Amino acid sequence: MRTTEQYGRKADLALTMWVKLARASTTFGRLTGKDIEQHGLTQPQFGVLEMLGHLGPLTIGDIGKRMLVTGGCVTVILDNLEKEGQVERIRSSEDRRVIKVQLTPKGESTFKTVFRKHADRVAELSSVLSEEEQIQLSTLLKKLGLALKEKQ
Amino acid sequence: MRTTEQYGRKADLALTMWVKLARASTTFGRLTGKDIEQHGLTQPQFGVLEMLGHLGPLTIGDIGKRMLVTGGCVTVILDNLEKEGQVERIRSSEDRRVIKVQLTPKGESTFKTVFRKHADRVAELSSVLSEEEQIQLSTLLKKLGLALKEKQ
DNA sequence: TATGAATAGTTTAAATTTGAAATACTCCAT
DNA sequence: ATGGAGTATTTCAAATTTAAACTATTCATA
Repeated sequence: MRTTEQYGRKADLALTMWVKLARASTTFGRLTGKDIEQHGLTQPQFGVLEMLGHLGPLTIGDIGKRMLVTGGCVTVILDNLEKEGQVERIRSSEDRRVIKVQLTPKGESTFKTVFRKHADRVAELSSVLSEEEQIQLSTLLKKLGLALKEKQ
Repeated sequence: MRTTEQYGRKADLALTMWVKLARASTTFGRLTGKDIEQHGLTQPQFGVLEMLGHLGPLTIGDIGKRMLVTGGCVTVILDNLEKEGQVERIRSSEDRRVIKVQLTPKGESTFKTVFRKHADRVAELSSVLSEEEQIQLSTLLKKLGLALKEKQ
């Protein structure tokens, strides 16, 4: 840890934290991403499968909000997943502007296989931290994340 | 926090942590990125300026390693910064394969202005956590980050 | 000194993401 | 019922990133 102040104690502390946050997140994402890509899925494609697998059918807008990407991006991701027969778009009959996206049986099966492995891999990568440390980290990140969400 | 086990306690714990890590990092990056872009810099451009400002001249390879991006990407970032007169490439005379990149006086001045504001902004965004919590978070993230680095 | 392996950086093509414009539809106030 | 505001999604162009192929240079060693 740096001992001389460069930008004031508060700023130095926060900058150090932010660097470590970005690095850990990027590296974690790269490592899990490599596994996912071995199943012929990109990371965002897997993100959509995971969401639909855990939450059931969602609208395109919901998917974008949860993944923190723009609608145009969701459209492309879904186009590719649809070409592979993993998901299907269903125009809502109540509100015809809305499209619900859901897993096909093939998508359901892909989700189960890939997510099971993903969960194990995430656990393995995290295992350098004890369970207690992981809980601590989660708690702190949640507090930070919620506060940041407000400021968006 | 989810109370029923889905993938085993360890995996659930790790998955929860990873989701929060990714979200906090993405959101933090978006918010600081918006500030940076108001100075006519992209996030990676700012990343290079910051590195050179704090560490002095670096080779292109070093920049890529530190930013966790490929060499091809660094080339593009530097091309754009060079067009703006913020950095210059200097071919090393000892080893003519190597290029050292350094800030121009203009780059020096941009770095000082923008980083000062950036530091304040990062401190502000982090202020939802107490100093002690920030230190805790840093420590945990460092432990995680270092372990992940090994596995790359 | 010659030659083959290794290293530093650039170029290229393809994929992803964004933001803005366009389209299609709904809802509300008149 | 109709016009206008607002919402959901897609399309498009531009920017960023990657991976692989390529050029130029150095190093090891025979």
